[in-house]
Amino acid sequence: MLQPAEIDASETLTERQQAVLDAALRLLVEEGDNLTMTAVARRASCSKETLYKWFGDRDGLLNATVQWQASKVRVAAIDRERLDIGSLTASLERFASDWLKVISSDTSIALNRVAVSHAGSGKDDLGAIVLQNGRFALAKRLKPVLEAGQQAGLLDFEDAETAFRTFFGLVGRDVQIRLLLGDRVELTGATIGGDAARATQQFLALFGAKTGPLAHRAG
Amino acid sequence: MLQPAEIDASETLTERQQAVLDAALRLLVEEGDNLTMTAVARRASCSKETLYKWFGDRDGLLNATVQWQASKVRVAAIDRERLDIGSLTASLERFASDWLKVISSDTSIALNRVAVSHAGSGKDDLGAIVLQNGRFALAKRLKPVLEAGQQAGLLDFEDAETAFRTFFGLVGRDVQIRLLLGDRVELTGATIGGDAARATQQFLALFGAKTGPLAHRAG
DNA sequence: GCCGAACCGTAACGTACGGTACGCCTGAGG
DNA sequence: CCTCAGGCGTACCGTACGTTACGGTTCGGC
Repeated sequence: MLQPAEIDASETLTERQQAVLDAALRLLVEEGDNLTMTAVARRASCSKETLYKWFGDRDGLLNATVQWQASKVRVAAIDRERLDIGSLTASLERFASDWLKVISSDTSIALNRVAVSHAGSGKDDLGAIVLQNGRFALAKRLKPVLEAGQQAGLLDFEDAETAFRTFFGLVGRDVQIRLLLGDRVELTGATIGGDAARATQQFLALFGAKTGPLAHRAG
Repeated sequence: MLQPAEIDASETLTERQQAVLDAALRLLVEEGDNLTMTAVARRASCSKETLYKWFGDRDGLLNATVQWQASKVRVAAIDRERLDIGSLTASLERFASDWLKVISSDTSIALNRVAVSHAGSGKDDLGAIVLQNGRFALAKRLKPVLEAGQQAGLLDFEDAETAFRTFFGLVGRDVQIRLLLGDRVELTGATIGGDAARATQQFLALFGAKTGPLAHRAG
């Protein structure tokens, strides 16, 4: 489990196939896991036979859909030039804000829901894929920032993984599970910004290096 | 959504019905959401007709099963007598440890999985029930402790809800979503204890009152 | 011993849906 | 114009499963 799944979807998929997957994605958001092949075919204006020829079976279609969405959210890593407390704080806040926006988006919720369902009866690796492109991709992008902060003497931790997980917890808190379980969490742009700032300050309070001024501790 | 669901299951259910629900629960853990009425009937050594007479339909059975499990984990609140930094720390650690044990248990994972699935297509309130007896029940039990800590001058926060959510995040971090998505997270008794202690210390570092000694900051 | 209620086991029904087959259309190549 | 591959639409098949119906059995009350 949890191998990177490096295949770049945009290479091996034709324009038309991508359109079909987009349709499947929209339908997944609307209908959840109980979308039917017929519905996908109708929505995508293609025949079921084509669906089966391209994607094998229903699980194949779901797999391709999830990977397709994953391939769309690739983001460039942050360059670590001139790191001071200000830019580090900004980076962390930006990560937190982006992450909150992602997990509260309709498509993320829908995708996580199907992945969780399928993780129960292990017929495919949807859970692994979502995990890989969600939580683990985030870690891979954030860890260099944390380590750069450490080398710049701004942060103090033993294990980047542990530090990351703490940051993850401070940012996400109970939001994701509540959303997945259908709770209506108020997440406007403003509250996201506030939460990102709060989480960042708390993280800095926990892992900021004792040497050097940490400046403002909001509260 | 999210009304308390105060009905006490152990009152209105006969011994036999509880046994049937226990069987359904075990099956739910093993099979996930794709358990069949036939399988439940066979496992419980009862007839399908009885199942339908007692619980209406499949969703009714699932609902009753989830509520039945929920009714089993009622826990007494903590009495707030003589609160010092030691007992407060112990309480928090105990909460954290209990919570980690719960969310990493097979039945919790299975229940959360079905609830998440069903939250997608809103045919019932499984998500609300799980939320109510999980995250919100925890808050209800923990908040008095936090407020007692505040009144004792040990903690400093403006909003108990916010403080609780931070604690929740520090304890859970990425564990629950990883488990739900099928990742094998190493959670032995020892690591749970360590995580609970770490989360508690981090929480105290963030919300411990500046006045008064906070003693050991493990790190 | 008899009755009715509750319940077990199982057969049967209806339907939804995954998967397949087939006829028709279009559009590129010759 | 002809051909043919690729793809659309749709009818069709098989099956799994929710739901119902029914005969047989146990058990408390008379």
